[in-house]
Amino acid sequence: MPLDHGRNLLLAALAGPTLDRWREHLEPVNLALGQVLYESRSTLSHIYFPTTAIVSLLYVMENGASAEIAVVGQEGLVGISLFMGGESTPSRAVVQSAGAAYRMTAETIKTEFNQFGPVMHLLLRYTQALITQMAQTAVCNRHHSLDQQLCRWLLLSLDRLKGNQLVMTQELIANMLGVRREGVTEAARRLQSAGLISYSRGHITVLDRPALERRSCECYAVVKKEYDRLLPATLAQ
Amino acid sequence: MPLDHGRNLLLAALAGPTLDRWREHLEPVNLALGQVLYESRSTLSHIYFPTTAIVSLLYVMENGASAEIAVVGQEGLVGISLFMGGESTPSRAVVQSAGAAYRMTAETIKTEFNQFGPVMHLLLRYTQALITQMAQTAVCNRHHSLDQQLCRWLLLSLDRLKGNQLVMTQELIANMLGVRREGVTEAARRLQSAGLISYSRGHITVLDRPALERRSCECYAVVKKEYDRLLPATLAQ
DNA sequence: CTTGCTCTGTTCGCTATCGAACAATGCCGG
DNA sequence: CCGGCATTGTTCGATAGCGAACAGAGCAAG
Repeated sequence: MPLDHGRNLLLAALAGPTLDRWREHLEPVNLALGQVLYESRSTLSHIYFPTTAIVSLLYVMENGASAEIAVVGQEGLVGISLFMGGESTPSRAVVQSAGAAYRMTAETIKTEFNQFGPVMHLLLRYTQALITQMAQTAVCNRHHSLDQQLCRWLLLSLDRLKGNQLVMTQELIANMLGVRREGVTEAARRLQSAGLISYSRGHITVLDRPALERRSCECYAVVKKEYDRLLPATLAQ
Repeated sequence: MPLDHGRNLLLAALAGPTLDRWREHLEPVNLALGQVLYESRSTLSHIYFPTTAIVSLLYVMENGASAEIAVVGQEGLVGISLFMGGESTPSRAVVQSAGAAYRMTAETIKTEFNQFGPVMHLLLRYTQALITQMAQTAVCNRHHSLDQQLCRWLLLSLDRLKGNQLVMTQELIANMLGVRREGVTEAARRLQSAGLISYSRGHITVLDRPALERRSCECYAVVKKEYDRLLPATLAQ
């Protein structure tokens, strides 16, 4: 029984027979920080269900600058293009926080998706939640301050981890948010001065989560609410 | 035979038996500028297949400011949440350019999606293309200048219309891009000075499309390429 | 022809973020 | 315990876009 090195909520939401069928196809793997699960425009070999890892969907521009499109943790999966039918996407999937995941071959997931209604409907609802996150990222990039975006990002990451600690340098956060590292330094300093977080050399501790939520833009709440709405049984645990 | 007041490429891509089955369910409608096809978080009653109309998926923030998430024309459909299973989304769909469309009831499209594989696969591939557009919007909002974004937006709109004319005030464009009207005025003036477009009181004529493409950021090309890849038979016509 | 309204043009100071350059700090391996 | 390196701190001027205020210009209806 491979389902014991962490919990993925989509897998957990699958009822008995489906899960029984999947067990032998799910391979537990460890994902290292910075590991690339798939490259832009490459054909995917596996679909990943993170348990303790966090994966960023990242778009890298021609000039090398990047921006995060969405983030995926234990609530989701990496590789929707496999069952959506496109096989690849213009974005890259990078491990943002090392940890564990299950994976399944492209072949298997495609067969499952096409043959079993419950699987399909769950995966599609998840995809819609992911779409919401992408849309909100677009809005946030346009309208909100770096301070607000940092709060949002910390909250999204925190929801996908246990505890209140993030292992994450400011440089890395800057890449995700698509801003300069110096900007993150200043925003983080302001949050630390206000007593919301404390950090040191790649370790961030959230001290006052409610305050972080108040300081964040509405985008975090919109995304959270939509995940809860679309995947209620999955996330309530 | 309702399919004669304009052409929707997804409908056109459906093979004989499906299209025969759909004919009686497709209601031709006219969409007026500014008409709201669905509100944020409301349950959708119909799915829309634009033919000559263009529809913007728009997110409206708590303070009333807005930003376009994606744009849909004859190549697509409005209302993916119906078959994705969520029934609603946090965004609003607004008619950006008046014109015609076909629509189908929520009930019908859900039945079709669940019972007929070819329908499902086409709609999912389209959804993936739409996801690409959303992701690219997020990136573009982060990294590119208003001039570049205006070029991108004009090109995306142009691709969804026949001819080289847009009926579109700068005020409206500003709402879509999520910037000030004055900013659009200045960017448009620069494009006009350079001889790429000419405009007057809500009418924009594109004079030099290749130059517009050169001046645009990479985002336009990425999105276009992905639509072509995911829906080749559909778009090649 | 005139009035009113929509659309576009222009200006001002303001702020957030950028880009670059460099300093300081603390961890880790030898 | 110390050198090297990753990480964070700080500063500078430059710039893009914002917010507000108002002016001109063309169209349409009376």
